[in-house]
Amino acid sequence: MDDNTPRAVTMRDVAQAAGVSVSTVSHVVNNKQGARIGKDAWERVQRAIQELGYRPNAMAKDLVKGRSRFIGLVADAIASTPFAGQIIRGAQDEAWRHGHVLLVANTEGNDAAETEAIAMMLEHKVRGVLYSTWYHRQVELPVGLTETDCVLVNCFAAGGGLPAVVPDEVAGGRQATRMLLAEGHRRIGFINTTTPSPAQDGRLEGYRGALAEAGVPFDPDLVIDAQPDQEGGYEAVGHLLAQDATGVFCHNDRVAMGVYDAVRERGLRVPEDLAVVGFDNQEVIAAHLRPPLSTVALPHYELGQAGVRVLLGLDQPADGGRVVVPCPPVHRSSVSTVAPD
Amino acid sequence: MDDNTPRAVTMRDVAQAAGVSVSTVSHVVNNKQGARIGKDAWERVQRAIQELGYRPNAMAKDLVKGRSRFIGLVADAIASTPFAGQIIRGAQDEAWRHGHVLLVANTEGNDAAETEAIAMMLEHKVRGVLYSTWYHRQVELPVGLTETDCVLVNCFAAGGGLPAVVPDEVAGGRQATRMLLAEGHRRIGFINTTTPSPAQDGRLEGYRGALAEAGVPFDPDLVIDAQPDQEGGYEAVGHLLAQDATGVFCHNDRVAMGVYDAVRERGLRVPEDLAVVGFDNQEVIAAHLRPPLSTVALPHYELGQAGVRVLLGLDQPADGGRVVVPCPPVHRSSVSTVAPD
DNA sequence: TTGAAAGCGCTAACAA
DNA sequence: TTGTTAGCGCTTTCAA
Repeated sequence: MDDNTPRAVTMRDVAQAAGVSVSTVSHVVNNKQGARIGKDAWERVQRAIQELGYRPNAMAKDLVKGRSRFIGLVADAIASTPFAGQIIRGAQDEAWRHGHVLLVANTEGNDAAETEAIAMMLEHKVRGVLYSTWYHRQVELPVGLTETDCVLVNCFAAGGGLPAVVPDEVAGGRQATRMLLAEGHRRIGFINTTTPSPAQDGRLEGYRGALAEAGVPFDPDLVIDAQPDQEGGYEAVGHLLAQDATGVFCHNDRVAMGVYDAVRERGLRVPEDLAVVGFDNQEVIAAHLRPPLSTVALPHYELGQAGVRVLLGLDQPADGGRVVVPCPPVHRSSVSTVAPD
Repeated sequence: MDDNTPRAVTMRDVAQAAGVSVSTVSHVVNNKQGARIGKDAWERVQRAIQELGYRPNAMAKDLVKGRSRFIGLVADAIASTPFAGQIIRGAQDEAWRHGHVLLVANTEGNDAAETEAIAMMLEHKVRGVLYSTWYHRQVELPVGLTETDCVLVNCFAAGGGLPAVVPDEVAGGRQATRMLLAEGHRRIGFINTTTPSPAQDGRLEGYRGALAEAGVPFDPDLVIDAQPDQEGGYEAVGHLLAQDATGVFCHNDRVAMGVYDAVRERGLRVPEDLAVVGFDNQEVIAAHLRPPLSTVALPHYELGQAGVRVLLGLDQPADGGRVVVPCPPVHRSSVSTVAPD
């Protein structure tokens, strides 16, 4: 664009215009406690700032203070899902609240991009970096990350060591199952994923826990592993119906979407013939299925938030270095016909 | 976290360790052309850099060079949709390619947040800012934005003046309609949105254009305005079927999703009984509906990319200050049963 | 209540 | 081929 950069107005310009020294300007700009500035000088400075349209130079400020107010956030999938977006939003809101700004880098899982992103952050002397993934999993730590404070968000590292903020899969699975139990269901199917992951283990554990809690015996025939998407859900329904399931807990909302299709195709209805609850609370899907899907939310926003809190030392991870964030149930209309189950 | 910041290693430390001056170090670090450094000194510097784990300080560098390598991106909805995510990704990739880094701020449409975000960017002396919205519309320019170079992404301002990068709604509408025309359809419904917007006008214009092009008379009864979501699509189907429509172009993918539901409920099938094409190419929906939805893609990634290109002066907007980005058709299986229409 | 001056980590003349 | 030096815009003692 236009390159006639008219040299930004600096503190010196303001000082000159106000007829004071730069240190005086500095004091009023930062509203310094210690130094008491005369009302008169103060006003002249303010006026000069207005008139010249002065903006402090954050880089110069950070340079002298020896630390920046940046927090790096490297994400593996800003694009593919709305999930990363929520993490970013949570992180940003919280960072902002504490006077920090987010430097985000999307790596799409690409190692080179990751290394470059981290180098960039290190060179900007970030306060620390949040390393996040769009689905909960174990990660290999990129080198370079050891050079600064780092907290893992929605993932965790092999050796432990690094603080990690993750969703509570177990409690989430329990919540989902309880929603069905509460409506009187006893034959509750669980379409789990075929992908080994904390979600696979945790949600199953939660499912079993809720069943046990309600005195319902666990029946392995009611648990079926399927591809974690529409196809998987669609195909699992036959089996579950043959097992006399009256309700089903789906590994995620997309699976639930497939279940809806299969149910409809059989001339049956949700929730009358089969009650269903999902997982993730993926807005575009869950809220707009017919009927709207009851589900359990993956707390991405809160994950991002918690990430910066522990990075900034505002929250302490418990022993084990894990901060576990709850997955709240979201009641809509796929479990019971009476408005929000 | 740990606060025993061991004072970062600086260029001076490296110089000392290598037994040379800082300027020598500067030269090798930046691989300066002009200055010829002795092989010996060069190696000693490299070694010192390795051993000390030196990282240049980007802030100091930018400070002396008088300009940062930041590009600001303010978005109104990182969260609600995957759309903003794509814009960010496109912008970031392109910025990165030219040695710039993105400073992103999510404002959720909140004015105060917007002002604060822009102030922050200005203080970081960004090279310029990209102001983007998640759906194509006219915007009021926040004050402050005039203090720096700015390009609008997926939106445009009242007065003109600012360069804007927007999707080609008209060509997109034409593409969508052509997909149906190509399969021999002549009675083609169009479920448009009730919301006044460039999308509403543009897509209709494209629809009419394609019809004219194919010699099919325009029938107002085939165009119906509906709420741009599942509900709207669901409810519009009855009318369209009564008009003997054999194909329908939906204002967006969510509307198409509602159309699917209504069609299924009548015991009919897509595409045999009603061919449908959407708009947006919202991955979670379009790719996973049954059958997968043929649609026209909103080029968010390219919008972000183009945004930084014009900001950096790499691309020149045509007269009128608009850069119009094409919306490519995405062929799946909702228009024709023979694999990808 | 205000100002002078040193210095944050780096680049870029200019000297040597 | 390498070093010296003067800033970049700001904060912060320390003096006045």
